[in-house]
Formats: sequence, structure tokens, C-alpha cells
Amino acid sequence: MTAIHESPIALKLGAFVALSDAELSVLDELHRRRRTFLAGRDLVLQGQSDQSAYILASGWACSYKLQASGSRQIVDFQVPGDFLGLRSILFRTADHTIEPVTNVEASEVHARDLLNAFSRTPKLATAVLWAASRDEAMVVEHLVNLGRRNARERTAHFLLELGARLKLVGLATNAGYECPLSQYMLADALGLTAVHINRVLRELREDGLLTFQKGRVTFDDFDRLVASVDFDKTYLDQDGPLLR
Amino acid sequence: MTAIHESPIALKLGAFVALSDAELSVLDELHRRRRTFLAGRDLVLQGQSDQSAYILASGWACSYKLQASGSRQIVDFQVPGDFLGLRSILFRTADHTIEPVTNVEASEVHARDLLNAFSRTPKLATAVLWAASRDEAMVVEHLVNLGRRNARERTAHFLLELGARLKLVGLATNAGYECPLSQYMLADALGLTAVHINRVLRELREDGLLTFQKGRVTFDDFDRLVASVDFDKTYLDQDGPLLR
DNA sequence: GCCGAAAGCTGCTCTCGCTCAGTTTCCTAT
DNA sequence: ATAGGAAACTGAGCGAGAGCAGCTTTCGGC
Repeated sequence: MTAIHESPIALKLGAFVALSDAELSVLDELHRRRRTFLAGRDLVLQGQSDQSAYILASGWACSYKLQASGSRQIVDFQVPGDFLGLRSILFRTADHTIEPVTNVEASEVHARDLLNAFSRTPKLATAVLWAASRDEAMVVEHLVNLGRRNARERTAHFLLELGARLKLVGLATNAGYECPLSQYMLADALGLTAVHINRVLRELREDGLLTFQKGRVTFDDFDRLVASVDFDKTYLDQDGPLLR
Repeated sequence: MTAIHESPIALKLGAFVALSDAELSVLDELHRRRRTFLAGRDLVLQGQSDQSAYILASGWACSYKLQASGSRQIVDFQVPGDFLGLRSILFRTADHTIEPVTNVEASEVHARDLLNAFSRTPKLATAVLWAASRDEAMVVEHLVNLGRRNARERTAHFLLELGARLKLVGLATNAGYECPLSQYMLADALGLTAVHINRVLRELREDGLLTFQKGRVTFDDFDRLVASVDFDKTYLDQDGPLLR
């Protein structure tokens, strides 16, 4: 197993606050209860109570709400370093389902342990609250995405956001990243149909902007892509790196 | 001034936890720094730092994100009893603008006072965190609204949600409520144009479901309306009333 | 190496919601 | 009373994206 300071969560939180050895070791303790989950088997279920939270170590997950009509809206994808169901440990009932997209390695975190860790290392608490606030900012940005951007901008913006998030944990560059999502999942996240996503991806490819193929996103012209959809990633960085 | 236990915030939190006199008086102290804000003058500005939070006592506000293109997406409206900018006191920079829709009375709350109140009355902390979680659940529901519902369902769902929220603070019944929103604001919240909102409202009126006119929402057939848009308000109630 | 399922891809038609270009109503200031 | 401005409302035309139907490629299991 890799050292804690190379773990995705440490990389991510470290981009926001400088973590001392003491804080890293507390983080390490939270990582003890390591579990593996299989793709497609629900991890947190809408309506269920007393769930644990998890820190995602490897693999991708997604959280979604199901409609009575059968259609689903994916609220967000989670990538390594992200929390799963942080809210559902503060509150009794989960209001959405979390499902692994790939096989997933995650550390179970009990409310007690987390609060305990907070009281010992306030800086860690700040960092985790920052992460929670960032998650909320992303949901808000997805709302803007659905409400005010067309299919093309929406798709490009979303794939750029994922890239920025993955870059933080060392899983992407401006060249691109490995992406296990199907076009169906992308459609459920972007409020579009898979058929239409397919056409939009073709357009983006033909325009030399990005290629979504064979489990990989390739930014063929990163700068032009960013400019063409007006992607402003400050909502992901919040205050910029290195508090204090 | 009315007694604290009749204030919107006490009514709202009281629906979730039973508040003792001691807790009510702590809540009362948070209400000391009462301010008045004029409609249309920004209260919290996107990108600004070190903002205060507020508890809304009377009037309506809205929070939105502005696009480079000029269009805006309203993330949510705030009604009496709601917090404004709770997140921006935990974190340095606001990622959205908050603007009073009407003239507004609100109590300024400093981070210090809030955290101090939490340590004295843990039950109040639970209640406030519940409120924050409920706000997030609403944003998620708005996401589903934009992603997976058509204009008619979207509009009806949104007005039903507002009704449910206002009922909690005694400002609505199943018959309807006073609503200071213009059709333009409704459009910006629902990702539609004002023109189309207008047509949808006419349809809903002609179908005898609801009337949106002269600053008032009237539910002409509440039950049929709820059924027709599959409105499930559990995300607003979370665990139901009266913890402990 | 073959089979079946899932994912990816394409063409055609239709409709929901946007755009543009107004008119009408109401509200406020003079 | 009246002008001016916002909000509400209407009609005609158009286009982005949905729905449907079918084809092709990829990939895991035997």
C-alpha cells in the first residue's frame, strides 16, 4: 500500500491546507476500515438510515435520484479522494443512492471517528468542511449547467470539471484522463438522452476539441475548449491552495 | 416585536426538534443584530470574502449565479426562517450572489456567535445542521427538476415546494400563499424563458390546477396538482418532526 | 473462436420551448 | 390626468433535442 501522503484524499486536502505529519497520521487512521465494493451494487440507498460515510481510494462512483417515472438524474460522480455520503452520517436518512461505477476501494468512516479526528486536529476539520463546501458548489454548478447551457457546452463543461478534479489527485493532465463512464451515464448526469450525447461527442471530436472514446477523455485542444464553454474553475479551487 | 417562539426560524427548527426555553433564548440572542435591506440591493456578492450569514425574518431573497453570457440561474429563493449565506461564513469566499426580492428584515449572525451558541446548546446545532442539509437537498431536487421534468411539471413542482416551505413557518396553507416573485424570476429559477413560463401558468390556470396572479399563488386543486407532478415532499421533512 | 449482451452509432420525424416582435395592463411619479 | 416603465400576456416561426427504430462494434464468458 502507498504511503498516506500519496493517497488521493491527502493530495486533495493538501491542495487546500498544508497538512503536518501529525495530521496525516490522523487521516491515515481514518483510512483503516478499507472495503471493496463491486460495480453496480448500491453502496448507499435512497431512503435508508444510519449509513456510514466513505472515503474513495480507487475507482469511480455516482450518486443519483430516481424518479417515479423511471428516469434518473445523476447528481454527481465521485472520484478518488472524494467523500461518499458525508451528509448521510450527520443526518439519519440518505436522500439519494450511491452506486459504484467501477469496482471501488473505499474506507468506511464512522461519524464518531470523524468528529473525534476533528477535535484533535482542527485544521483537518477545516479541510474536510472545505471539501464538503466544494461538493455543494459543484452541485450548484451542475444546476447552472442544466439550466443555462446547451447540450454541447454542458457536455464539454462537465468533462472539463471532471478533468480539473482528477488533476488534483494526480489522475489527469491537460491532455486527458481515463474515464470509465458510458454514454448512458453521461446522459443521465447531463439531463440528455444517450442518443443525443453521442451526436454531441461526435461534433466535439470532429471540431478537434475533445475525444471521448475507449474509456478515455482526450483534450485535443484544451485552451480552445476552455474558451468555447467559458469554463471558470474557481468554484473548484475556492480560495486557492495553501491556507496559512 | 413578536416573541421568539413565534419567529419563523423557531417555527421551522421547532418542526424538527422540540426546543426548550433555554434553547429559544439562545436563538433569541442570535436575533439581536436586526437589519433591514432594500429589494434589489445585493446582500452577499459573488466572489466577496468574509461575509456574514443572516437569518431571514421577513421578506424574500434569492441566490443566483451569473453567467458570462449574461443569463442568470437562480439557485433558490429564501423565505422567512431561512439562513442566508450560511456556507459563506464557514468559507471565505461566496460563490453566488444573494439579493433581496422584497424589502427584507434579517438578523446578522457572526461565525463566532453561531459556534458559541452551538457549544452551549448542542440540540440547536443539530437543528441548524438539519436546516443546512435541507437546503442542500433542495438544490439537489432543483437539479432533478431541471434535468428530468418538463416545463409544466417543473413549474408546478417548484410552486408546491415553496408552498410546503412556507407552510412550515405559517405563511401558507393548502389553499395558497402570498408570492412576490415576478414571472421573470420564476423563469430564471426554472431554466425557462419568461414567455414560456407565462404560457405554462395560463395552462395550469385553465386546467384548474393553480393560479399565479397578483402576487398570490392559489392552489385550485391541491391534490390533483400533487398527483399530476409526482410531488414527494419527504426531502423537505427529512426525518419528520420532533426528534427525541 | 463463437455467441450474446451491452455500448456505440445513425437516420428520420416530431415537439417543446426559444426567439422575435409585438400589445395590454398596471403601477408610480410628476 | 398623464406620461413612462415594468410586468404580464399573445402570436408566428424556428430549431435543439427527444423519441423511435435499426444497425454496428466491442467485449466478456464459455
